[in-house]
Amino acid sequence: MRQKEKVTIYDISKKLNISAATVSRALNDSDRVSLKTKELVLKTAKELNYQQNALALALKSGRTFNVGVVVPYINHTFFASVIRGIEEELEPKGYHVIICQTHENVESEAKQIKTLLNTHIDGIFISVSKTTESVKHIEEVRDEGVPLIFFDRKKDISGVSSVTINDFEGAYEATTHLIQQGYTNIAHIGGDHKLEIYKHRYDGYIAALKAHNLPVNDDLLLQVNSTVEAGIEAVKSLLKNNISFDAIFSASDYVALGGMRELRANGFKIPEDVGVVGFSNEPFTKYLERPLTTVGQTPVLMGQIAAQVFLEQITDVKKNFRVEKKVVLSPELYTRDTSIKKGS
Amino acid sequence: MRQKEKVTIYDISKKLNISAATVSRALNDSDRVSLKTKELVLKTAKELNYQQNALALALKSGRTFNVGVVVPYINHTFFASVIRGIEEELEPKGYHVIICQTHENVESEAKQIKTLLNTHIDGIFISVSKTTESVKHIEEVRDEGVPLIFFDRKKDISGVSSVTINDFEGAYEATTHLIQQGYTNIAHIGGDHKLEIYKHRYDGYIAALKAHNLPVNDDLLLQVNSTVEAGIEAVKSLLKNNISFDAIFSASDYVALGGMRELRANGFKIPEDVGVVGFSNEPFTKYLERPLTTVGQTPVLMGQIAAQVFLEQITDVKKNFRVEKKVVLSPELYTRDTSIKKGS
DNA sequence: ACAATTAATGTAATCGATTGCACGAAAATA
DNA sequence: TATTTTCGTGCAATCGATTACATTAATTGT
Repeated sequence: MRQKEKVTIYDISKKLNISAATVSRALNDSDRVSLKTKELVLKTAKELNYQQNALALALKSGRTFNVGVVVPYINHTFFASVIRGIEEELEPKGYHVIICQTHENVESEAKQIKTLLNTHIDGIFISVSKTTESVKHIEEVRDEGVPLIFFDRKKDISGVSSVTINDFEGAYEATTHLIQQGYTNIAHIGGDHKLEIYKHRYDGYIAALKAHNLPVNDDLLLQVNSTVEAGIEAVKSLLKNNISFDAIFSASDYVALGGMRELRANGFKIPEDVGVVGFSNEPFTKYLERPLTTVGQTPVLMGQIAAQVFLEQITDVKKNFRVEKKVVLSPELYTRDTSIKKGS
Repeated sequence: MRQKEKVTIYDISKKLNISAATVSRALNDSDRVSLKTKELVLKTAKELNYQQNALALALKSGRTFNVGVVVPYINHTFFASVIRGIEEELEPKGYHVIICQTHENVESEAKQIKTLLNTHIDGIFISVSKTTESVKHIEEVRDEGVPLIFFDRKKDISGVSSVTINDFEGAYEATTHLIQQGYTNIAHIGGDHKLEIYKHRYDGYIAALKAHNLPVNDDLLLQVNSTVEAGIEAVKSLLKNNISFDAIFSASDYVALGGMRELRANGFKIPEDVGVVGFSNEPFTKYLERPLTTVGQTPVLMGQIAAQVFLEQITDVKKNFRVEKKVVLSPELYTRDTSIKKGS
């Protein structure tokens, strides 16, 4: 069970009594090698089952054909799907995807990036953690000349590209939809505004209310974590404080789910008494007995586009310039049972 | 925005007027360097912000500190969670995880493995695709001396370790639970027996029936893909053929979900008229209005253990022997609403 | 005081592939 | 025929770190 001895260009060169340089050139289809030797080399390479040593190549060329993806959690459907999109786009070009998770922790994020740089990856895709405020570790990547692309959760850093969805638009559409269904007293359970996405969703909600001449009521505005439990607590606090509302626009499907639990536990009917809209189109939302209306983010597409931006960027680098590209995808409202008053 | 010039041991050696060899030894804390120079080197290394070039090291040592994980789909919660487990265990030891997906396609699987080998990873974790029959590409890994570990979906190959769950036990428990709840006419909607896991679940189901002196009725046995749609179709065909049953044990949560949809559409009450148990404990199962009873597989733990087996294996290799280790985890039955007759 | 150790460092090969430069032979040109 | 191109190859350096072996200097023992 010992290691199979790897075949190198030297083995080929010895067998054919030519220099390794010629073998290398032949394998790279250089026009400075005669057709005869080329064929001979290719034939022997196949015979000996020669495999190019990626490490030696990487050491020489500086390119590893590895890219890093940094996300808060890899087993969240959204991120796993983005990764899949990136992988689908880059794999055919010979790249490998190295994944890292930060558990929403900046220090971990900084460390992951550092080791990624050390591994000589050709680029980094990142969705920043909730706790990320300082961006020193990210600027470092840019300053080392390694392509960096933000997706979904970004920070504003000059010279860095990003692929996001239009959270404002998604929130605006979702809220407008509720208004059109006849709901007038719409609560918004959002997330921490330190993350741009939650700020934008909040802004979209406010804009929709104003556009329809509805008042903004501060009592109806909450900020919570993205969990089922937080959703339960949020609705509990609304009910406890006797705040009346006839709909909820949540910035998270999990929060929406928890909220619905608590509403039903208190005898409210959905969507008759209270309409609910979530955000993210998590897989479970459509499997609920009463499928949840939610805003979809096309994560696989997001990954694919991020990968394309990366590929553009590395060709740009060769031409010695770098463009900052900001791609904003359109979200899509999935209108389902929890927000249709007239019933299914 | 040009590349920052990387600091090498030669830069340090020049600055201190010593040889690169000494610098290398100092950095590796060799006892053949004087304390003075050691301190000097360490200090200058910090000053110049020296980072070891992982590529050069890998080329020399043959170890890359990268491992590959091959799964059918990375955005399936189960696989994403296993990957997370592997990552959590190996990241602190300096390893990076490279992920690949096969889309349930053997050719893709073989290709992924080939490129992984070429990237000189230190080990491979794999859950084989549904279509995998020939195992040549897997034996090749073993023959190259690269540690390979199966998880969940394995093949029987001598000299290869695996971490799986006891599917037989899970199915046996699930079926027994249904019997104890008073169901006597239990259908089993399983999967293709080419995958061991489905065969074992089937076996567990049969064993439980026999243990309780219940007859095995071939009409109640189906094999379908693991999708919601397939579940709908499966129940449709049972109803169409007028086959009577009072419970379903499904080898897939998705199939169970589809089945329940179709049952309700035909006026059956769950769990009163028909009890249902799924398999996998997909996140959505507990969020259903009527949470689904299912068999949990502890995927994160599975990943962690697979990683541990890998770590043991590479130390074994140093000692020049290789043990084939088969770890079998115990599944856990999550008893929820869809199988409790007396109701909550 | 001189040989024998020991300690600290340097030299150079190695891992595998690439590539600028040089060299000889054949072909084209004068 | 003499001279210049062109073509195909080989040599050797390079990427950065490691390490067996050689070498020098310092220390010990007798």
